[in-house]
Amino acid sequence: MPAPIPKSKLFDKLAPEKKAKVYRAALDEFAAHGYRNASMNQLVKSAGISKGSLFQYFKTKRALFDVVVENAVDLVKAYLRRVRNDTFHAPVLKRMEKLIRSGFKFIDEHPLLARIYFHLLLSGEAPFSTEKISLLRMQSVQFIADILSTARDRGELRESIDIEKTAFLINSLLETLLRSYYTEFLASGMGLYHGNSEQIDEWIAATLSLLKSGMTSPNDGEDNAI
Amino acid sequence: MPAPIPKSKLFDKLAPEKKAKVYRAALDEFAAHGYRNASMNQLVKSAGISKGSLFQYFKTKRALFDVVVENAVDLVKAYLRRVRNDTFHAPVLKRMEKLIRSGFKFIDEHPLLARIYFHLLLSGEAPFSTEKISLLRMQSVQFIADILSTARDRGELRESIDIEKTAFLINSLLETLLRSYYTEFLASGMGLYHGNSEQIDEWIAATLSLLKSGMTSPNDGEDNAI
DNA sequence: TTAATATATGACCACCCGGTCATTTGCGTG
DNA sequence: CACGCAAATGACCGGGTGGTCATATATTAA
Repeated sequence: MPAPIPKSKLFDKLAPEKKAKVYRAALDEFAAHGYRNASMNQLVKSAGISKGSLFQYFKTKRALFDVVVENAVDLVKAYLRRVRNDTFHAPVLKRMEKLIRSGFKFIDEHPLLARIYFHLLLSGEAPFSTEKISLLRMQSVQFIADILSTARDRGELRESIDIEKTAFLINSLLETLLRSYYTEFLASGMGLYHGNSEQIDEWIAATLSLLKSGMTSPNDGEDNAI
Repeated sequence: MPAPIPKSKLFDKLAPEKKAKVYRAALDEFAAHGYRNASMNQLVKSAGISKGSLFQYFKTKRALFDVVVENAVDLVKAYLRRVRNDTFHAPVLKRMEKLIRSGFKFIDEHPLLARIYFHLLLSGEAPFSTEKISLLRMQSVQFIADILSTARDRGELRESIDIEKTAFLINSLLETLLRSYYTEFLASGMGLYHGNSEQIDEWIAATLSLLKSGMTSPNDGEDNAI
């Protein structure tokens, strides 16, 4: 279940514990500093191997990072797949709740990968093709859009909903919640950062309630938006 | 109205055009690369001055950045103040709309400052006290919370709304919209990046509609959230 | 045991960084 | 013109980067 990664034949032949130490050091370094500011020298030091060896396992810093990211992406996909399958017949809000909870669970179980994944998504760091990152992001938006689409067919949604845009907005809420869960300064003092399960429940409730009914009082007739 | 910045006595005494060239170069560099990866060497080259001079104007890279950020923050505050004053008596959704439009306007009028401001907010880059950034962010959330609070007193909101959390969520939507407006890969193909005013209107409408009434159909009785 | 091969190593490379400072330049004044 | 001072300059510093490669060390085969 921890299960490191292939893609480097030499690296794969390593003794498992050495392999794990190197992989762990890479996770630590990238999670702490992102791609650009991660240091191969530091990584080598904390892995306890020589620089020459590391560059025999991975030709470039980028190649190592790609392997790590590929792992993270695969894991995220697995979490999403599970949500899709487990909740297919549930009402849309329940599905959203499961999606959010799945995100928190992912962070709890893979905090370093989560940092790396979200950093990649948010940073816009130079050496990554916009296409690749864009694809990554749209994949998550599309996942939400599919759920919304299904819900509309079931008559659960307002007719006037713009599914694509709404999915994008919901995705942004999701990303913010998750990011705040593992990042200190984002929602300081609001109980989201490393929050206990009670606090998290409150946040999920507030989010779902906003998604469900919006914020205005029911009898607020005027339609003066735009 | 362009109005550069004080804080460095030597820099202030410069001939206005030279001053402007240096300031502009700083904006370009920080906007393109953020704080950490901005290069003073590059800055100096594009400003057409010597490195020694730059470091006489500003003791450190950080001091220069602080001046730039201070400017950006002051400008943002001015935009927010204007929204608050101009819309005080408007209904809450109208106020939200004005807030969003004001954000787009800020980006149109100060694209480089916008990049720097949002980069600072999002990056979590090392050399900035979490407190300072956190304050910056909470100030924007608090602005929204104030509007919500006023609206609740006027009976515009559902009773069950959690104002603090909702303000935080709305702020996250706002940040995403604005970020996608000036960042290519965030909402690729959805018409938000450098969108024309018609596309922007659609996004604002979708956002306000979600905020107003949520996404579920009115007669979806079951309350199975959480 | 010896020879051949696969892996590990860290000194080294070119290049970049933020920052310094002895020196030169330009200018206002007597 | 000559002086003195403020401002401009860029070579230079220590330290960091990703990446290389000749050499040393294990491992395996004969």
